[in-house]
Amino acid sequence: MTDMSTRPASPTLDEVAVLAGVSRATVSRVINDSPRVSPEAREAVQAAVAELRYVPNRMARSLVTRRTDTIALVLNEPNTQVFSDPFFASIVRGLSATLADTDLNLVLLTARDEREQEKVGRYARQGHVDGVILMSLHSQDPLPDILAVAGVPLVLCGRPFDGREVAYVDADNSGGAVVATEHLLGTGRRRIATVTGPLDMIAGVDRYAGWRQALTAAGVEPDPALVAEGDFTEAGGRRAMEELLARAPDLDGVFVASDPMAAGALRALRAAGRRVPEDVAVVGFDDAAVAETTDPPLTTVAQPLADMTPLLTELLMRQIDGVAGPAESRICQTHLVRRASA
Amino acid sequence: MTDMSTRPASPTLDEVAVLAGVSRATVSRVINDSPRVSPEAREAVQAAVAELRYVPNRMARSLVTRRTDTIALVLNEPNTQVFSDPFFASIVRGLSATLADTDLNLVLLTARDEREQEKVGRYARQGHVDGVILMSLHSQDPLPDILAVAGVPLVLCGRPFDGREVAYVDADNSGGAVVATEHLLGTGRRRIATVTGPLDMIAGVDRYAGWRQALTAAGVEPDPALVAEGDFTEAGGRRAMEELLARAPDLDGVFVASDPMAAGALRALRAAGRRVPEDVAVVGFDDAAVAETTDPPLTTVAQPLADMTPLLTELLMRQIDGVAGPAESRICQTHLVRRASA
DNA sequence: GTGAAAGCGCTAACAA
DNA sequence: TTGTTAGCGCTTTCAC
Repeated sequence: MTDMSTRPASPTLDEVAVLAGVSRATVSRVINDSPRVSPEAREAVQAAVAELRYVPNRMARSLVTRRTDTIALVLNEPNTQVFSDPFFASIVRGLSATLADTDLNLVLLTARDEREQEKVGRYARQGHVDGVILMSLHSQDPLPDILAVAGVPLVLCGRPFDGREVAYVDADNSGGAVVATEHLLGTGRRRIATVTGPLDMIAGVDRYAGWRQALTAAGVEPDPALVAEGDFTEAGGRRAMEELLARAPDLDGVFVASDPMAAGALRALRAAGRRVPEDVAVVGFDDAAVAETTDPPLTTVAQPLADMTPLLTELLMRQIDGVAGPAESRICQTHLVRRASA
Repeated sequence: MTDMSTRPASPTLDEVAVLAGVSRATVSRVINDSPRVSPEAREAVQAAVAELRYVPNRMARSLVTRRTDTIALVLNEPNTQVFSDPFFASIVRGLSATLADTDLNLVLLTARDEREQEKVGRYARQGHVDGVILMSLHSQDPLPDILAVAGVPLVLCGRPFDGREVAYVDADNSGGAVVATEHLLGTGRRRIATVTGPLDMIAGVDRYAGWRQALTAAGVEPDPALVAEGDFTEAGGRRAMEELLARAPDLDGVFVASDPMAAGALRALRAAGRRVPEDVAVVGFDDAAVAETTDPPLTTVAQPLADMTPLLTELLMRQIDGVAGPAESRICQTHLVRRASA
């Protein structure tokens, strides 16, 4: 077991400076794309950098600039199953795509219990990241407070449950549900059920609220028998739909609060011998805005992910740069997508 | 738009020292749990730390210690769908559980294309992390070379395709497949099929090899008609099983290379009117080693995740501490689990 | 356009 | 046990 603790010491700025025949300051200027460098000096430095395979030491740089050029996406969720949530995957993909052209790095942090939340909080406060995008899917979450106290720039992905003063970006969930329900109403349906999301998630609550709102506005009294709570999964959607069919066999339409659940609901409907959409019309809410979901409902409300991810980083950067107003937030419009086969 | 770029300047070690009436060095010692501090000094410092809400500046510390106390789990995978892979989720969960008791942080990095791989490589080389655990599920991956050249400690999660000199931890995939196939052989079956994983993933290749090996050892010639390639998903497993049933209706057993695929295979078998296990016996390979999978096969080979995650961090830490032999690797034993209903 | 010099906040000898 | 001192590698005034 030889002692290998002597890792190939990476070259420093000084060594580059010596090799290039200039001062440290000049090398630094070249590294940082300062315009105040002569072409000759620039070339000499670049050659030296290439020869030495020089990579700036981030710690040294961050110590003085107070920037790490990395932001964290924190996933605050006790359930490991979130990873399989298409919405989560889409956000990750969208964020890294947004940052691909920049020199910002994205790291994912997970926090499954209070200890891990503390750890994430510490990580952020210690200065590892410039800011945090937080996805906390369920109601209670201490992280916003931890980070706020520490003054770490923060944007929530999803409207917070309490009306707290914090920046966030969310889709217009209730608006989307209203549109979906109005679409069903517009085809003459009146016994419109809903398979809700989990009611301890804001997206579940808001979509349910939208369903109620649209019905009420149309003079239809929301019937508790027409409401079944799902869990955003296909299996849960199927179960909820079966429940609804047992409780209210006369339903003629259903707004399903997520696309996987809609796929499950469709299976339940077909298993029960109901025809779709002739007999029962289905509108789903597509978190991932993916067209090629397995067994999709005929019409869906698309989550505006393409709008959300750039906004998340933009709002965060504004805070980091210190040019953000208090708790600047945004709601992105959702829109109905009618499938060809509808 | 007021200028808020003046974030609440966090207190420094000096301020703590002044408040506690000691020197910086003493504060540093207390922070780092040095035993060479008097109880009184320790208390005074701790009080000051609490009062000032002092949090050490990681950049300054790392600059001198050359440690960041964070390791990265890099997910090198073009397909976003990996997130829904139970194996991946289990590894993440296992790693953060392993690190929960330590002061090491875990960050997830994703790399979907060459640009993102470069970015991840840069991130690591710049010194943001002490080491990298790399999950590269498909064959070609430039990251090991990038990191190796830069001297960044690296452990692969999964045996590399080429026989390269690099540390890795993997399950005994071929051994597990052998055990599974032998189990089927032991019940007197001879027409044993297999639903393989993707053959551009090492786990797929190794499990397929184990199936061949067990058959050959038992004097049974592997029949190409009894092989169908799946993609580790339930839908893929169902498709592959249907293919097998069409091609070789006389099969009397099947080794399915993942649990989700096994669930799909079971559905295909039932849809075809086959009885399980009387008619066709099924053994699945359970990557997540989760007992409560939907619709599980009767008998499974369990992936030894509980062994793998501690080993991954252990091997990585040994490299970081410079006490690792060249490319130290480990294979973890898999084992057959017979379900009660079997 | 370039260099000299002063730190950023911390740790780690080395003295005391 | 404690304090003093010298950096870690970089950016950034400020002179030149």
